[in-house]
Amino acid sequence: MNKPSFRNWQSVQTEVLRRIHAREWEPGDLIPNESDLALEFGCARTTVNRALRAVADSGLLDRRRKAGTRVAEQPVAKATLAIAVIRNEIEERGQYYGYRLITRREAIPPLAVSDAMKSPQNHTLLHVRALHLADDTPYAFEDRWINPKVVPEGLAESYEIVSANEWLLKHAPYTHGEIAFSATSATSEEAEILCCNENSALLAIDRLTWDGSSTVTKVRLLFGPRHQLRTIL
Amino acid sequence: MNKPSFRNWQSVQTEVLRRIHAREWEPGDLIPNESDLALEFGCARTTVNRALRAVADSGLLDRRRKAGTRVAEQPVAKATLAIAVIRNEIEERGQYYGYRLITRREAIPPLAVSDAMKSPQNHTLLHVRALHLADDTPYAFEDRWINPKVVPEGLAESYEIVSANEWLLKHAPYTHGEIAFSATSATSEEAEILCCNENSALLAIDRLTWDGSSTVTKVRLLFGPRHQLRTIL
DNA sequence: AGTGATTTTATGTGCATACATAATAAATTT
DNA sequence: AAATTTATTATGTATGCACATAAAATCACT
Repeated sequence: MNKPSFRNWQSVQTEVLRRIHAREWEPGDLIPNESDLALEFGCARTTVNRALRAVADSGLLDRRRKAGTRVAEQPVAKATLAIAVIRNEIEERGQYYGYRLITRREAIPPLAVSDAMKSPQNHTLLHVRALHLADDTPYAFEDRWINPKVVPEGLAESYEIVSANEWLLKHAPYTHGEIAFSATSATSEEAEILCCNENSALLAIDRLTWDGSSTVTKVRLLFGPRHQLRTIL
Repeated sequence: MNKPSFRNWQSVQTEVLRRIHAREWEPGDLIPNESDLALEFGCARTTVNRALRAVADSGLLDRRRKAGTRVAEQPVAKATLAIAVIRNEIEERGQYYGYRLITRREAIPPLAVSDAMKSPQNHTLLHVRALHLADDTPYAFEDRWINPKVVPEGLAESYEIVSANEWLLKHAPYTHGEIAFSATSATSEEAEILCCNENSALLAIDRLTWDGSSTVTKVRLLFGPRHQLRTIL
């Protein structure tokens, strides 16, 4: 009947998670405050704080000053998707990475693009389209618009060897961005590029990247059929 | 020429981010160690540590003991998707939530399902199919298998009023899970349920949930055409 | 009763210090 | 030269303490 001691925040976290999973603390319950837990666990309040903060970050606890800490009623699962450079993504799967530039030109973008990028309607942008391959089979089609006002050095690049995906990440700083996942039917052109049937369902990732108040780049990545983005919860 | 002081970890974080964005610290660069930064910022090392840890969590810094902290070469963007209960998701958009149970029966699942759930092949599971609606239009089709060995109370539920999505989250604890995003073409049945054209490209979320070593539930959520999952980076 | 000021309380954070740990670099041995 | 041991160093974390801050609860006053 020895009370176990919890010397580090990870073990406190584990115990807290155990209690939540075992329903010792049920959804909606107010759990004891940090000082009491520290006393019970035989550690400093700081340590309990660290552990509770970690659990709260994962969405299983709701914490509010003075109100205390309670078990989340409906834990919002937070799926964290790691969006890496496509070359790394492929190489990490143990596959051979291939790259092919399709087109590269300066052009006035369609309204949808200039709007999204908050760029003047008749302003020329750099338009790069390319294909990423894994073991010589089409993996993802990249359709990208780059704002030369923000990344003038981008105009000097051919993107024939290094993809815009990779070049930009290395050379264009950004402060924030947004990303959207959706499904779309392959147009005949997309089908040809990705070597799939027309109207195949494709996973699309649209990303818009900002540096301060100006848009750096807007990209759509279309993945081949049956492509999955996976993560653990 | 006063040296600004950084009294809290957030301001240190902001300054660190600024230096990275401004390329004062370039990708791959080793940054000064915590003690030096603490000295420079006029705060405790603990505070610098907290700030650097936060930045490292976001993927912009790589930290290794003894080796030091360096700016990530290719920052892996971490898109965090909040997967909430569908009802909340819809209500938070300010829409009216509707729910309709389609079928509910105990059945032997197809091989693909029993395999994924690591359930014996001829073992009966609870199969629930339902439709979630937003403002009376189909929003997501839920196709779920529940393991009654793990959640026996689940057999007593009708799922006519409360969706399995919501009921399970409230009543079935889980330790971990995996989630996959993909695109799929609507079958004729799915098209009918979701009121869309056959072969429409649909976004699919597949989730597999575990409690310890047993599978709690496996669910596929099919969203209506043009549905987007968005998040900020 | 209603309104506003005040107290209380739980979390949030900063700091100095100490020690733990991982990984590298240096020294030593084989 | 290779292998092993030892020292060094940067990050990782535990602790006690102090104070900050948000929000609930209470009290005071009209």
